[in-house]
Amino acid sequence: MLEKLTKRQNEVLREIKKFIKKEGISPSVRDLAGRLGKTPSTIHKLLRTLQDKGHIKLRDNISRGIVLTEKLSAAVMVPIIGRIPAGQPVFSEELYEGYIEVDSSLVPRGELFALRINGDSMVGANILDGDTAIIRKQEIAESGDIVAALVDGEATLKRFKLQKKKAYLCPENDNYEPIELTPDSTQVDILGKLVAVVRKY
Amino acid sequence: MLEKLTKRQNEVLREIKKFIKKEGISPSVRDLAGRLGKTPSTIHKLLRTLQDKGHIKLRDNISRGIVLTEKLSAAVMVPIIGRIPAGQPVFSEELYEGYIEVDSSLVPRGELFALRINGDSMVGANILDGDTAIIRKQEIAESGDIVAALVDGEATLKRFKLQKKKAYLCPENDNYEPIELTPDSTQVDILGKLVAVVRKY
DNA sequence: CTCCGTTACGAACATTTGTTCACAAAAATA
DNA sequence: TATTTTTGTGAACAAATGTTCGTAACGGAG
Repeated sequence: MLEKLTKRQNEVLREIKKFIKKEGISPSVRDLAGRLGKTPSTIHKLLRTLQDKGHIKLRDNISRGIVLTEKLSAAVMVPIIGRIPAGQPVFSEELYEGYIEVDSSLVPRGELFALRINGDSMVGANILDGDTAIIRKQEIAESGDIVAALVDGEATLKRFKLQKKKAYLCPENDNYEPIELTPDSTQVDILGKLVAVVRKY
Repeated sequence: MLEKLTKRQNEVLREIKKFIKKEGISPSVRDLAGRLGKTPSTIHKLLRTLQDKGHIKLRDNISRGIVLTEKLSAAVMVPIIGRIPAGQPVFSEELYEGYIEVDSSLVPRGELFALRINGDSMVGANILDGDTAIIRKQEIAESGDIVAALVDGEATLKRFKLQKKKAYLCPENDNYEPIELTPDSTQVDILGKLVAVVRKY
């Protein structure tokens, strides 16, 4: 991944990033040539090697066709899922209430979605009403994981526990009762595992 | 701000966004013309009106010179401040440990910075060790606010309280003692107010 | 109905821009 | 030192691209 660069190559790469940040579009070969005091052909060759080393992607014969391999932005767009209807397709785009951007260092790879926390059933785990939970989609969970589950057509957060060969979904609040998971429970679906929480004050 | 668009204009704008998302660079007039089954001149005029209405910015005579006014990304880069030395300049770039991107809907306008929570002094407010706190820089606070303060050269989170004309910085944990703020306390500095919390599991 | 903004075409023009080629100096490497 | 890689030039070509102009159909507002 990402071969090392020479001084000049780095200079060009930095200039590309600077240009995009400032202008909002990619630079042309001549833009770079002008800024770095070089000729188009020199820059052109440098861009090729930058591409060979994996730092940029060049669209052949297309103006301003430089695309950065590593995004300038380190954020991930996570769709926020609103109410979930009784039907089957839980993850259709139509259900998206919008997107929240989350720093990529906060979340693992995989399919992600976000849920708005409704109620105080998880205060024991320091998750509050109004928080936004980032979930990684997965059907299986380990004991102790906090998971998002579809219970009676509503998406909620619960702690998943295995005890005496029985599986439970436990709220972290003494005012609520755990739900036992039977092998044939059609009313309950595990949607994913909690990977991050975001709270706004 | 942002005048209303006709059906066609919206179509063009959506196509621009789609293109940028997919290709990483702005579309040319002819790219759009091809996708929408129109001629370059038609698209060209539509782009002008889109510019007039404030949705895009056109770089004259520059290839792929379409720049979106509203960023596709709704994230804000917030610098994470690491250890704070005894010296004065608390907010110099040298102290930045990195950046975290936060959805713009989560934070207000103003200067922001982030602190990594160290210890359990705020568990009572459901803020845990390892959480990242997003702070808006400000010197004054209202009673009840959770603030970031520089206490003995260390940045910590505390709840600010006014009682009987005295000011306190209170941990939300019975194992810790409140700190009284005297008018001439040089050891204590309020850095800002808590606006969001991010937790990684 | 008339006026006007919008949408539309097609052709032509002027720039911008990617790309190539031959050649060479400078720097790193063996 | 010999060899390879990197960096560099200048000119020229071909393609991509923004832009303009004249013309016209369509639909809503008055």
